[in-house]
Amino acid sequence: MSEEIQRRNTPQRKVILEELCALNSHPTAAQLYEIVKHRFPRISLGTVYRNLEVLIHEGTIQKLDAVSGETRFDCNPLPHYHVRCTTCGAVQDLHTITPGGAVPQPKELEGFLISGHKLEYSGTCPDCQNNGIVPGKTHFPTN
Amino acid sequence: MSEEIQRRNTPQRKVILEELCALNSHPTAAQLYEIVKHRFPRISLGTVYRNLEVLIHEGTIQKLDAVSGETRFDCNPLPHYHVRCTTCGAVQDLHTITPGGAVPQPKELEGFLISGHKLEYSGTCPDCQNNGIVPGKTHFPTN
DNA sequence: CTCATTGCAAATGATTTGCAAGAAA
DNA sequence: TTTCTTGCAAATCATTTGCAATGAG
Repeated sequence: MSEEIQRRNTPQRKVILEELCALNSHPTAAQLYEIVKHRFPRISLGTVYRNLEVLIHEGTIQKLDAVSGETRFDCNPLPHYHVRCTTCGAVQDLHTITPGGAVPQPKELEGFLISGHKLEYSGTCPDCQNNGIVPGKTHFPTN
Repeated sequence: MSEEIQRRNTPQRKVILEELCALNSHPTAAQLYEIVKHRFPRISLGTVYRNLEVLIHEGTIQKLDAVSGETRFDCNPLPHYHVRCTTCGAVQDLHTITPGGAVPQPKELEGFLISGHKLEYSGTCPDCQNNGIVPGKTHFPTN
């Protein structure tokens, strides 16, 4: 059905991943771009977006849902949870709450004053299951 | 500090809320706009966006995080969880999993074939707590 | 050589905003 | 009246894309 594209190991891609992993702040593409520019002055924002997409596709990193228009990227592709500041937008990994446990509703978590939480499952809906679409198989541009 | 604006009860606002609540599909602003247009042919997309913002601000509805660029709106402002289809993007309320319980990792939920889940807490980060900002108090344009 | 990838600029698409006219209270 | 709201159009902002040039394998 779909041929896997032959990926090349470009210095841009390497640096983007390195800088993302050096951070624990789950930056936006634009923030990461500013940082990568220090090492790669001529790199473009488009290249950053394209490489983040490639890294997501190969399962190296993950993308967090956009709150107030900004998508954030996480260099850890494994399932884990987050806290987000409703004031400044900062996003941080949670170490005390991990998949498999209960959902506590604490007043405080890793220094954050907690006001709420969101839990969202993802999967394939009944309609899409009946359309012969491979579950979990999402489209990815081959070019 | 901030005066609450005096809100008016416009027919547009009423219809937008009515149609949102008549749906259980958590529509995007554009989808809701198409529906509301049947009753209000001259309404504009901007009016839909502005009213959704007002309704969120007064706590009548809530906004879901944007996945693939589309923010969705939920006429139920109370905490509850969702399932999202990774294929068609449909979002549905979860009735079987509710706040306070454990986080199960089932293969199937309300007909959806489950592949993953996301849990995200929100609150005020340590830095913002030290800036004298009222927790949970977010900016809202007064006009 | 090949063709994936880049930089650049233009194009999209969602959401926001300025403004003058309209309408709740 | 007062001033919140609307419709419309233009503006913004994040993200994507077309394309010719570049460079990894």
